[in-house]
Amino acid sequence: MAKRKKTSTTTAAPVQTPCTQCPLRKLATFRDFTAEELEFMRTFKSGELGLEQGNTIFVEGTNSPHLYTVLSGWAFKYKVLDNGRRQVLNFALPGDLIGLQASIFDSIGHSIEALSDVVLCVFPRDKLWTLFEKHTGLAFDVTWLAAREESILGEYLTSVGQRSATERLAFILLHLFERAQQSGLVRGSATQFPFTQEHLADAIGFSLVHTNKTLKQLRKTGTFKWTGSTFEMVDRKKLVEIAGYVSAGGARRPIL
Amino acid sequence: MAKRKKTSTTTAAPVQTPCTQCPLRKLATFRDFTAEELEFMRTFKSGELGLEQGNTIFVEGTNSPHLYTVLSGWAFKYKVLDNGRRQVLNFALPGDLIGLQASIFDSIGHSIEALSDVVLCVFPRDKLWTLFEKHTGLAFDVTWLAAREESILGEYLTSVGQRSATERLAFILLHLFERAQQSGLVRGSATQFPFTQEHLADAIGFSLVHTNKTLKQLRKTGTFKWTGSTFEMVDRKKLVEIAGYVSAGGARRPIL
DNA sequence: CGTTACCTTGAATCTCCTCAATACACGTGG
DNA sequence: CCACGTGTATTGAGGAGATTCAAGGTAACG
Repeated sequence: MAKRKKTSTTTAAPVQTPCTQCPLRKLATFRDFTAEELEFMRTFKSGELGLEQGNTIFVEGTNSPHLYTVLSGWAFKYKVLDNGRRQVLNFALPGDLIGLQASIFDSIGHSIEALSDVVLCVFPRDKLWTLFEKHTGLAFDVTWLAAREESILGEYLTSVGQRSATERLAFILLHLFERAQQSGLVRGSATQFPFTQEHLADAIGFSLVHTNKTLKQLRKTGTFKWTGSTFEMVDRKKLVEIAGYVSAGGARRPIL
Repeated sequence: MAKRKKTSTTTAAPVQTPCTQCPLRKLATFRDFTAEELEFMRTFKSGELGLEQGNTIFVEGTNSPHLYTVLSGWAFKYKVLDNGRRQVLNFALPGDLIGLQASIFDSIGHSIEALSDVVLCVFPRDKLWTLFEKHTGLAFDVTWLAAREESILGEYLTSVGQRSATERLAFILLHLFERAQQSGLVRGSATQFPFTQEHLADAIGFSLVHTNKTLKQLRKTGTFKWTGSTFEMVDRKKLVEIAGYVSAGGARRPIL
């Protein structure tokens, strides 16, 4: 990685999208809530937080009175070592839970930054216990999401530990496209990718230069088009072959 | 990695260590149970499973009617790619939960194998829902364990993605020693390490040869002694410096 | 138009991998 | 008791793959 920029903080509004009209719940990937659950979520959600691209949402090692979900936009989780190198652990898309570690442990193990402008739903950490106590289904969802995070990290780790440059890059592109699909961000076969090559490089464990050269090779396969911030999947099947295997991914049953 | 061996299966006894006398609960790293929780665990636990070293406990992509915790011995979680390469994701020590993904999703994302002879506590998957419904504290524990797994994987990923060979090796040795301590396996400053250099190599993402050469260098620092299966920590502080940073780790509140 | 962020490319160097061979401990069968 | 097979550890040599350094190039923004 290289030098990091700092951007101006832009917080935002207190009340807006009622859970009853949450746009995400319409998506096929999300399970239905019962009336009771929906009512609880309405009271659980304490507000919304809007942040501009580049803002830090969590800092590794700190705590927070809040728990968030992503309502719109992208974020990414990362760690920075003493030597300045950065590892991107995972990305957070609409419907994803953010900051669970901070709520469950005394501190969170990674930093989180807004990759694009984002809107987060805010939940008070205090009430997480109530959720577990009174709403078994939602408690199970939280555990589901934690287990899913574990699952994704396992795939990333396997990728970084055992795959070639081309495979890794193909894998992460497939993975990100798939997650964009699950969050309803793909129209036709294209979506917006709000990250730079450097983000990708830090996620797959290569230098920016090598990532760029590998990307050049990969473009020649004609399996996708990626210009500016628009990514278009052209031949998914072939890209899967290049990556070497298909990720599970699967449906989800989130908290919202 | 290289060729893998297959060993004879050896299952075992139905009833043995009552939860009320679980040896692990005495350890400082484990929280106390309430009387109700202890009583529930007693009924939740349906038996024990003894397996010899080398046996497979879970196969990636499959399901299981059971959920396990490790009562004694070591296991490891891994993925194998089409090209035959293996990534070790994490290790499981006494007190660790095994197979949660299989209980929560339709299938588990990694295989698990006994690193030494192990004894597992067996829990029926069916009753996991009851646990969530009736015992908020235990449900929280399960989520805690899932989040901890995520945390560890994040550290491994960062290590594999961003650290040098020496740092990675120092890190994994420190990490494993610390986990052995938390599980009460360290006497004085020494413990048994039931894995081979190949296991380590597959965990840190290097070839066996390079891991061996790096280990040779690292031995020269005199920070530890590792002969046969006995690992002795000599200068932890110095080893931490070599690794480049200290992992969180911390206490735990597990289910047993 | 000058600055900034990001992308692209070439060249030299170094890290890590593969291949290959040897060594040692242990268990088995003759 | 020794020959042999197997699993693990060790070491050297040569080459593939990644890194770093260094320079442009381009598009967006004020």
